[in-house]
Amino acid sequence: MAATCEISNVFSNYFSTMYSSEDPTLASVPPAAALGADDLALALSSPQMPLEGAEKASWSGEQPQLWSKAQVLDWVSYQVEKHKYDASTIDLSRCDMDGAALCRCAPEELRLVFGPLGDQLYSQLWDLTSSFPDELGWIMELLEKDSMTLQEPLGDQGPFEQGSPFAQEMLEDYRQASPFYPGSVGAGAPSPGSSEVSTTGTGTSQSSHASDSGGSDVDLDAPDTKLFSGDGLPDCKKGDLKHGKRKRGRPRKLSKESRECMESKKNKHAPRGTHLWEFIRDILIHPELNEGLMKWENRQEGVFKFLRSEAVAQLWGQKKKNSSMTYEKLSRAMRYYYKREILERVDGRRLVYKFGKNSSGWKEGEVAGRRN
DNA sequence: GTATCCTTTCCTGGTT
DNA sequence: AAACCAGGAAAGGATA
Repeated sequence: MAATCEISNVFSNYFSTMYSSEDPTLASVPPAAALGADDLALALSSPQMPLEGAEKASWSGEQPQLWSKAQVLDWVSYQVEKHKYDASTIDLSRCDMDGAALCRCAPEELRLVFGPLGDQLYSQLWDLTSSFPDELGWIMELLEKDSMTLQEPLGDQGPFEQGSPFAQEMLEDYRQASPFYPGSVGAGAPSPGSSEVSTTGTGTSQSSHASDSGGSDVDLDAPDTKLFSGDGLPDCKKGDLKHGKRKRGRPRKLSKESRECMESKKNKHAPRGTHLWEFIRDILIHPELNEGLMKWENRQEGVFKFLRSEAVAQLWGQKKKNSSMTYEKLSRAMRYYYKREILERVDGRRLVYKFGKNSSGWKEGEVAGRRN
């Protein structure tokens, strides 16, 4: 299926963009096969420090299961350095394994090979492997879901000044994949599985014709009531939303039946998600993906603006498997960041926020272009 | 089991 | 009038 290829493309492109923000050194890694014991020792004695330096390590953008031997070695050397571990005690002859093999190792095995460092390695590895699926799962889901339903090319999409063909390609994929892309609303009916978002809930995302002032939700109007209408989910949520007043605060969770209704759609594990501000940041630092959703007002200062607030909220809701997310709610969460100085207030400007001193990863220095 | 963090949900009231 | 902003209150879910 061609779509699948494209999806993989998008995925890998996005993936590497997302997780190797500072031009990785993939190319610089010698083939593992070419490494001898001396090389191993050398590698261990001069590790790459992926997180602080100008460059990221070869392993940093990939799932551990997919690491080559060289990448495994690279990662081990990084851990050695990080934990100030004496590499001379490591049984180098047993380090010769690829990521898949590494992931199969039990903690005892790692301890056997790496000594006390083995436990650290095991837990780090666990963190790495468990972080990957979720980080991109949401976008993969979007891509996969919509790849099944995308048919007709979308009409004119408005002006996009994407420089590179690469960007164009990505953009095209995203355009087709995302219901939030300008012009894409209603382009495809939801696939049977795309039940995550509905317009039930508090219903603030109804039709609205935003004015040109960068108003939100230009295209989250009528058609997407259909787009997210669904397959039972709405009923799950109606619950206590009766007219009249209700108690303050978050209502109790769904009834048993409702839960069952939800659970059939849930992943077994509810993996650790990124925080909202990170989600926002990630959209911002990937122009190919955020086109039309948000924009930088002042990149240096970290000032940004929601262009399609409800669309972003829906996307966030989709990521959190919350069908009733709205900009109203999202913005409340955003406002909590003021106190923690993850965001700073921007007075008098609607839909405009600014990253605060406790945020990170959005500065141009931190996000070196992988695409150059 | 408990505490804490990070939202999520709802609300009132104010501003654009 | 609608959309947005501000922030209190209470609750849920995940994690430490």
